[in-house]
Amino acid sequence: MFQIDPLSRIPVYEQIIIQAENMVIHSVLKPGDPLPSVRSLSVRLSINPNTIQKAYTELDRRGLLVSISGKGCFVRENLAEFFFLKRARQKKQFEDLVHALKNGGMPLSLLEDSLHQIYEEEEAQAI
Amino acid sequence: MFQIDPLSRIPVYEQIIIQAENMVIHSVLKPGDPLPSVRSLSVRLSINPNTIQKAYTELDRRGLLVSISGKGCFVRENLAEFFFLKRARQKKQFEDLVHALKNGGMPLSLLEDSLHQIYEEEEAQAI
Amino acid sequence: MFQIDPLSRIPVYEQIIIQAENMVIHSVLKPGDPLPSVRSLSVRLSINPNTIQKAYTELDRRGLLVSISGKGCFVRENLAEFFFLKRARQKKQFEDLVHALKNGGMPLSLLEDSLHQIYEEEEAQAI
Amino acid sequence: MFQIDPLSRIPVYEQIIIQAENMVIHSVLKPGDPLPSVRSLSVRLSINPNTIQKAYTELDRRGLLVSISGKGCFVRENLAEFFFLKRARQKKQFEDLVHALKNGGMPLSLLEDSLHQIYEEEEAQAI
DNA sequence: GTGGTCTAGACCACC
DNA sequence: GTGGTCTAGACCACC
Repeated sequence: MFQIDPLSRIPVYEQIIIQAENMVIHSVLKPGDPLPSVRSLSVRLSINPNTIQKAYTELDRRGLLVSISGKGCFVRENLAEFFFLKRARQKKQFEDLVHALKNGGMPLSLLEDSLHQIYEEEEAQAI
Repeated sequence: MFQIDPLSRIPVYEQIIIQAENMVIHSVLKPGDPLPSVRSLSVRLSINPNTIQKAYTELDRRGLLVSISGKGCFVRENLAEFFFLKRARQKKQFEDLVHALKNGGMPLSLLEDSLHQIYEEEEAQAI
Repeated sequence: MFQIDPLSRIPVYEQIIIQAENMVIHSVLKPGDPLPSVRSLSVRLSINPNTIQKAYTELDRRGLLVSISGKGCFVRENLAEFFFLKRARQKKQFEDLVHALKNGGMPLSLLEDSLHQIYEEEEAQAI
Repeated sequence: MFQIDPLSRIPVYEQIIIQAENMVIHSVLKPGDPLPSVRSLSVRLSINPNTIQKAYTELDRRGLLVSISGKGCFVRENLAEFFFLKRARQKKQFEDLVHALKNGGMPLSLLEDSLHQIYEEEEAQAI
């Protein structure tokens, strides 16, 4: 649970966000579950507490968790808004790229093939 | 031909690269055509010559143009390698995003719908 | 580590590229190792930071290092692509020259002799 | 006889040198044969006479032709020195590259294969 | 005139 | 602190 690559091009706080989201999506973390405290996680990962705090604040804003003062952070009971917003963000990202590729001369058939090939792969890749 | 938005988040040299690529893709620039000289373009766009130079150097590297010292820059006669590499870059970009979206729980059908909708739009966007 | 000859006909940024590549090839620099920061190296070599930056950018592009904004530059963990591309570049260079020499009337046997003589020399040359 | 590509990366005067040398090597021009006059060639190729002169001067220096004042340029009767110097230049070029490739980790066997493959090709390439 | 290299130094985002 | 971008302007080789 939470493994950080300090040399990755992805900022540390984003790695935490991505991993927390994936754990919720794949039900490793369920509604109501507590997240590690900022302090304990910062010690365990040898990371500045501010970085953890930044990730948790963003996850709160995105509707994935609730931060209860003096108690800690917990996965939201009602994740509907989170999934709604996430899907919207993902779709916009996809549409922006497809517009760019179409404009760049990429034929539709190649994208369709790629899409199907990726979705037909077994979920072999770990997080 | 070449319009720069200095307030864009896209670096100026990338704007030049994108526009040059689009002009070649849409045959506004044809093989053998000269590009504006580094100096003349820098004056016209009020941009430092080094920035133009950086864009042209990258376009040379990508196989879109040949830069002949003392003569100028010209669209490559044989653009095969350019189109091959460009397609490979585009495909990798698409696959990386689709992997991420699949991993993030995005259903295939939504991506298919988006894809078809975008490719059925008339080419209304200008360069 | 990194010695520049400012009077050489080889551009400074290329000297840096060549030396970095050689240090990786001869395991003086190993995967994951940090390279000197742009600023520290520019001070030590009395060279403009832009020149170092240009070399590092090219080495990133060639797949020899990863440049992580705000962290530094590190030798790539997976150098497979770097070695693959390097070999391809080397081979093309060799073939182009041999074609020219053959065309210029050079007999095969002379090239074979040269080749073997050079490869039989002990590795006396230092980096 | 003499075809110039003004957009080539190879300077015009070098193109003339290369073509003149190849014509001698392949006996299109034989000892004693006259070369086109500077003026006639400059008109025919639409090139500055200085450029032609520069090429002829260099060919004289290399021992390929003799320039007889008031008469014109002719292929040298005794081409021994020319071929000796040319071979030396070629060999040095080859050795420098092979040293660099060896230093860059290129295995001998790959170079041997390339060499033989190129020399076994039929002379299909035109000048 | 042309592109190629380099310096000196600014400002940005990210940490 | 780090790398990434950009400006202003110099000097070079080649033509």
